[in-house]
Amino acid sequence: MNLVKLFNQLRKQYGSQSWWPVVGHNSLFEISIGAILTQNTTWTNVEKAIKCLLDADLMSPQAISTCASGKLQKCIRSSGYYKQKTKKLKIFSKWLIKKYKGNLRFFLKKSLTTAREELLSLWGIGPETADSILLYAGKKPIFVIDAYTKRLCKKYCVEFKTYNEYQQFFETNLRAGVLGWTKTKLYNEFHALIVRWGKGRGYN
DNA sequence: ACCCAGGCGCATG
DNA sequence: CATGCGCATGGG
Repeated sequence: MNLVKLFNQLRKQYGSQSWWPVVGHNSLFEISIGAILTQNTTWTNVEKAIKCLLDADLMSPQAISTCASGKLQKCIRSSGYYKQKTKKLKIFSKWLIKKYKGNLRFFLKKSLTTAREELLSLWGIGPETADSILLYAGKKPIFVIDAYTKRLCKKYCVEFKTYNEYQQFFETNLRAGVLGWTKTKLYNEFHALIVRWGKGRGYN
């Protein structure tokens, strides 16, 4: 099945998603922190962690970069790999403060390619996390590939080896103008639908 | 008592 | 380049 058909099918089945799961106010920073915390874990576990960060007044680059690691670890414990993720949050926050005055909007003025490379250069941020930040916080036109995407693609379209191959496949087959959507909206909605699909049915 | 989740970094062959 | 492993909690 081609991707546009698949998109329409999912939309028919699940309706409009228009996504990033809301926990607090969904600031750009909160979305980015969520993207890091959700690495290889379920969103419900992440949601608890984000609520704790909000309650503890830790949802800011300043707070995260300066607070005691133990305090942060305790707060995000439910998201799993909490020691590694504490380190990741601190590195991300310190980078943001040092290079962009703690403001993601300054960072997001950069071109997509440059911004992506810069995120990837940070310890703890790989392709999926970088692309989630760029698409969902930055509203940049980049398609996020995750485990669900690969599963869905394998089942209905084709199978590839690498992250980049999947991403190329989606981006070249969903050119701007398809369905009259902007790329950003289309990528956002499609990926959200894929996650909805993945959660909905155990696997296979 | 297993199995897995919206990954990533690092060590090997 | 491509596997394999550790990281860790919480829900089925």
